[in-house]
Amino acid sequence: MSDENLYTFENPEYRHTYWHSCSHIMAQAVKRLWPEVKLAIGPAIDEGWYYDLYAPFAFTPEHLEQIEAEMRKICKEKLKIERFELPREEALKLMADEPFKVELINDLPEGVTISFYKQGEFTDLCAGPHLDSTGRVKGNALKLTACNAAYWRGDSSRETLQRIYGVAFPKKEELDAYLTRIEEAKKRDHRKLGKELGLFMLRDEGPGFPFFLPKGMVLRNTLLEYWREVHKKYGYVEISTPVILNRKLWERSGHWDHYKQNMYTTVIDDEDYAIKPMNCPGGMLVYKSEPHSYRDLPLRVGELGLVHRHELSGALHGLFRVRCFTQDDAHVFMTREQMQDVIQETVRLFDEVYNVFGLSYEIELSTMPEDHIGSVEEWERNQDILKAAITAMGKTYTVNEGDGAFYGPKLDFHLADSLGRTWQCGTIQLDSQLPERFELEYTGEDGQKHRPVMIHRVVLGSIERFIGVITEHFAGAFPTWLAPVQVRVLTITDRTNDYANDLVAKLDALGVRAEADLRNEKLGKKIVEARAQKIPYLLVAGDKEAESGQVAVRTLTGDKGAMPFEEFTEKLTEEIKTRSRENLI
RNA sequence: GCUGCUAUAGCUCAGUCGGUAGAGCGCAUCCUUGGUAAGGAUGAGGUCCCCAGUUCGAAUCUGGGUAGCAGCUCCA
Repeated sequence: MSDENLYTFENPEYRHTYWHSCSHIMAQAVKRLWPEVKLAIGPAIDEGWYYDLYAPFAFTPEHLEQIEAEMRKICKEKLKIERFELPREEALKLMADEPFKVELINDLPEGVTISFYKQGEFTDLCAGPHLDSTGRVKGNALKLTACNAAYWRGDSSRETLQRIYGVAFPKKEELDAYLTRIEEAKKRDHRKLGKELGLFMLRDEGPGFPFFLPKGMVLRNTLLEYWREVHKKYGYVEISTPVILNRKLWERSGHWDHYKQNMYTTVIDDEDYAIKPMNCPGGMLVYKSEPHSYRDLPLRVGELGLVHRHELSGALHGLFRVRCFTQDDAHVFMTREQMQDVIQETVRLFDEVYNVFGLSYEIELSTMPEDHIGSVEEWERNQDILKAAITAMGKTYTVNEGDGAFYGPKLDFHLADSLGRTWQCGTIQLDSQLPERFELEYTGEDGQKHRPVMIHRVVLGSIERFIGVITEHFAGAFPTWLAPVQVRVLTITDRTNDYANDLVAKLDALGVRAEADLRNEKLGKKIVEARAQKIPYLLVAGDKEAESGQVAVRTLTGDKGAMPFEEFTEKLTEEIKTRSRENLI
């Protein structure tokens, strides 16, 4: 990169530095307005920056406007930003009035350089780097976007701070474009679209327990039909295990000790039961129900299992975070030698499925958490196998330290929606603990009993979350194969009602989800309403078409003109059969 | 769970100073039979989230719940 390009906003490092300096300017503005406010931390993030503050009052939108105005002033003042270093004792003295900074300094390891950045009257503890002057920041292209709560050091037992978020660009037009994009994102929020399209609903009577409505059910069933098809192809069988099972089972699996705070429990005839938060223990019982040979392995057992987890009320979020959901779960039992192959086969299955929806993903490897079962050596061995399997496939991953399930390390697949926000959907969890706890066995080539290992895996993750993700990804305009209503036939006068009904009957016979709009309304109005429902194909059936056996086709992109009905159905059924994301007409 | 904000018709939202409510869309009925992004008229819909309190009087003020939103924490 040339020196010139080094200082452009396209360079992520420069962008980061720019935003980081913005966070200092914001902190300076806050200190000028309210000197009693204490500073915590203020890093740059993916889009902008935030600063965590401790204030004796709650920041309001009016406060944010005041801060913005003061920030603009600081930019105009073109204050020189200078770095300096201090020994620990002097650093503590300098920050004596800032308790959070004092804590940070005290926690810095011995021998580390303690650096500060100074601009005008304002000095902040900071590793840098920074711009050389507050004048580099374009005052009219910055905006404080939100103010929210955050725990000091992310610890819910510590102080609650106020986090002010901001974003800035070198040009006003870029800021406006960013704000427009955020507005667009809100329009495709699955909670809004789910209501508008009649997919699902949530009620006070069951917070976090979604109701699926008729249209959402069509979508869901179509999705599951595809899921069953692809899993059959990959050699899976399907089972179903009970939702309520005895406490003894959960004690054996470790869930009673390690997951109880999230489990719904009940007492029946003086016996404790739990509503399953995971499907695995039931799957273990199925495995144990008959003897297995090494010839059966890998044994791929799928289950669309309804699980309940008592999530914190504040964590609930539409279909993305609910308290009951259906996992497209599967357990694959295998020998140790088969582990790598099975993991790679599973990743190939994931690729195939995600590709149908045009979703890309990022892989995260989650390692041993503090609360875990099994030895450290076993964990490390399993983590290495996961790494080796995906590395051999040419895939990259990031590591999420200490975020594994209590029984094993996992690969999480985060899907990006069309706006680049990511959601964890797929996961592959390697587990040698449950087979141990449940004493699973298979008979080897040598006639001896051996212990299998297993993976737990979901592709879609939860059906509910996945439907939320694709609703946003497609902005409600699902590919035709998934659309709850695929074709709507529109009449212009009641003279063609019979023709329209006849078309619907023919489409129905072809397995196409079609309906007729015979209402006494103008064509324009029927189109507006059908578009709002994101129905992929509209067929105008007026006198002309009825006479010639044609249909005038309109898609969401516009009028496609008239064509013979048979020509339309031929292309349509091809589009549906191939699960195309593009219109073939 | 924590911090802040919010809750009015099926939906989206007005409602000033405390005097028991309004619009648009949708829905129903009627008129209109109209060719590619909203034809017209009339009408029916409300325990103003719930429970207390203040007040002659509460959608409005106060307190407590519940749910939602943003974020943190947690997670599929």
